[in-house]
Formats: sequence, C-alpha cells, structure tokens
Amino acid sequence: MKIQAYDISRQASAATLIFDAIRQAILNGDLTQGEPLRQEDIARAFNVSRVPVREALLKLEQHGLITSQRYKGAVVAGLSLEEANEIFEFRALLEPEIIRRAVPHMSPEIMEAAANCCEAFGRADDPMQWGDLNRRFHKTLYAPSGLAYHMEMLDKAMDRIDPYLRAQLLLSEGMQRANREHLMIVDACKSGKADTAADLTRQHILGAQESLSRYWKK
Amino acid sequence: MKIQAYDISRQASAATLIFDAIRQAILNGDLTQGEPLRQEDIARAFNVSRVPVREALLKLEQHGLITSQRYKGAVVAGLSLEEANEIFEFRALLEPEIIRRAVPHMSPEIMEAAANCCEAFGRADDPMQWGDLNRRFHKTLYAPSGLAYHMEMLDKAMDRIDPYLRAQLLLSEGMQRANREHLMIVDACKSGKADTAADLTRQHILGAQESLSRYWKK
DNA sequence: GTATTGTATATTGTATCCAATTTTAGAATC
DNA sequence: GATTCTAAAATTGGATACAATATACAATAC
Repeated sequence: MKIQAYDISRQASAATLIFDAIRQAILNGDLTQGEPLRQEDIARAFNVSRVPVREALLKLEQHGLITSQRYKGAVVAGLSLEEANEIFEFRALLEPEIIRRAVPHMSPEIMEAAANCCEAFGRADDPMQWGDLNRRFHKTLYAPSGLAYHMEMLDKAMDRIDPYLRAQLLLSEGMQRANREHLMIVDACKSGKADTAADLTRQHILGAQESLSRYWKK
Repeated sequence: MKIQAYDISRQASAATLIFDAIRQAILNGDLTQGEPLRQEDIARAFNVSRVPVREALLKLEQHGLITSQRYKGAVVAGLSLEEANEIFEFRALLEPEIIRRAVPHMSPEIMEAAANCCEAFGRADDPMQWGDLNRRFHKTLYAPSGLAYHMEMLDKAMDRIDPYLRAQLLLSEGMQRANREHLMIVDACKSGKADTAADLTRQHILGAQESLSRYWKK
C-alpha cells in the first residue's frame, strides 16, 4: 500500500463534533451555569438539523455537564461548592491509588513526558492552557496503572470541576504551588516510591480543594 | 392535600422506558455479551419510531452496558474477568469511605430498613432477587453519607458487574457468606463503629472478588 | 476455482415534518 | 394597577422520509 491511509471509519459524526464543541465551551467558561441551550439555535450554528444536536445534548447530560428537563430544554449545569468538594474527595480517593499502581510500571519515557508537561506548565503564560497542561500531566503519570475504568471515571469527574480547577490555578499561589508539588510527585515516581507518590498526590488534591474553599468563601 | 399526588412532569419519556427495559434485560442476563441491538427491531417491539430507541441506546452506551460503532450498530458489552476485577477494586475504594461517612448519620430507621433487607435476602428463594436485595441493602446503608456523586458512580459500576455479582451469589458459599457479612456490617453500624464498618465492607467486596476469580478460572 | 468487482439489501445517521407541552403576551376582570 | 384567563408563539419529543455506509452475494475476469 503506497498510499498514506488511515481508518476513515473513525470519522466523527456530527453529533460527536457538536458534543466536543459544547463541552469545550463549557470547560473554557464560555458557557456558564444556567445558560440555556436551545436545540434550534445550536442546530443553526452548526448548520445541521436538531437530531444530531439532541444526541450531543444527551451525551453532555450523561457527563453531568448540562441538565435537561422534559419539554423545557437544557441548561449548563451548575456545581455548588459542596458538590465540587465531594468531587475533590472522589479524586483524593482515586488518584493516589492510581498512581501507586502506576509507579512500578513507569517507563523512563513516561517520566520524561511528565517532566515535559511540568516544564511547559511552568513556562505557559496563557492561563487558559494551565488547566489542560495540568490534566495532561496527571493523565501521563496515571496511564501505566492499567486502571482504565478508574481513569474513565476520573476523567468525567475532572470535566465536572474543570471551571473550579482553573479558578484555583488562577489564585496567586495556586499555580506555583501546583508546579512545586508536581515536581515532587515526579521525583517520587523516579525513585520508585509508590506510596510517597500516592501520599503526595493525595495532599496535592486536598490542598487544592482547601485553597479553593478558602478563596470561594470570601 | 388529601390526594396522593406526584410530579407528573417527571413522567418518563419513551426513551427512558426503553432504556430501563433494555438495562434490566442485560442485568438479568436475558441479553448477553455480543448480542446485537437493532434499532428497527427494538422500535417495533416497543411500537415507537427509532428516535427514542437511539436515545435509549446512547444512554446505555454511556453506562458502559453496550458498545456501538458508527453505521454498524450496538452490541451488548462484554466484561472480561480483568475488567470485572478492576471494578471490584473501584468498589473496594469507594464503598468503605462511603459507609464510614454514613455511619455517623445513620438513623434507627435506616438500620431497621437495612436489617429488613438482610432478612429478606436470607429468606428469598428466587436467586433472581438476590442481586437486587444485595444492592438495595448496600444502597440503604450508604444513603446517609450524603456522597451523592460517589453513589452515582458506584451505581454505574454495579450495573457493569451485575452479571458477575449474580454469578458470585449463586456459588454455594457466596450467598451464605454475603448474608453473614451483611449482618456484621449492620452490627458495626449499630454500635457506631465507622472504621469497623468500613473495614468489613472492604473485606466483603474483596472476598467476593476473590471467590469469583477462583470460580471463574476453573 | 479464486479473487475481484458490481449490485442489492440491511442498517445507521440525518433532515424534515407533526404532536405535545411550556412559555409568553395580551385581554378580561376585579 | 394587579391578577387571572386565553390564545398564540416558542420549544421540545417523536414519526416519517431520505442519505450514507456496511454487509452479503452474484457476476465477471483471470
């Protein structure tokens, strides 16, 4: 085969493209809590009928990013501080276990990639990138755990609190602290200390939760 | 208000009814791994068009109960023993923490209800009920935790391994052992020993996982 | 006989249309 | 002027019609 081929059956459907676009808009904060999502408007914007739009909205609802009521339509879901706190606790339960299981299988390449994320994270000037780089960093380290289901659940949880995470990173110390802690986690991984990495990860998460709560109250 | 009223705006849509029916069929084992789910067939069976059927299939896919490919259709998802094991570990992470947080808020009514589940569980002769009663028992105890998100994730996880759970309960010792351990958990809750309840729950789950793995290999 | 290509059928994805329900604006009443 | 009823507009849920793709099988070439 002389042709540079690829699996075109993997082409995204209209519904998938719309889902991704709206999800991104919510995570970026372009769509905020309570914003109504009219099927007709979205369909016009994407130049499609309402059918794939409905499909996208259904998926968004399953992800918890929007809530919808019969005959009333969908709005961007809100997340109270209490709910966000619960999701932080969910993370604090999952992530230490994931990294503990990942450390024994971490290749030098993985740690290299994680370190690169760290570096890019420290260097990035656009606050909009911080959230993405942060998530990529953690995801890279977690991949060798083999805990696909855990990571899937974690990913959904991260989507849910994404706006809060970005807010937390925007806090004056949030960004520096995260970077410092990331480096410590990478160090623990490099020296194969699984339990240490797990502890640091747990503190990393609970620390972010705490600083967010403190900021949100005032 | 003398009338037994309910929120009729909460009436289920056709899609929801279809979702519930197919979900139940999968959990009961009436639909097994790889079984194709044709939109047209399902639509005919429920006397609706394919639109609500597609909606139901989307939800089932998000729940991980089916997998679907563009233009190829959906089939009932399979779950390897490895994947099932991971979900047991997911449970072993979540449930102890949930019950630990629930114990301090457990009312006598809750414990009564849980004990009733236990009793019904021990008395039920139809193996088909065991799985349901088992889940109801745990759900009852977990409710006071206030960890709605955790419980939502747990519920999806339980759906995913439901057939395995039923198989495990069918093992000669599975049912008796579960019942014995349930009673111990209730006891710990009654005496307010949150950590003990958590430990027992963890062992309850890991024990089930282990007995299932042992059975499945041979 | 085997491999390739064309064709028919089945199935899913999307568009368009109709029905059910909610929301809104205005008229009627007090 | 405020409130309640009413009708129309807006919006979503579902049905039908059509387009895109996959699968199975016949037709053809070698």
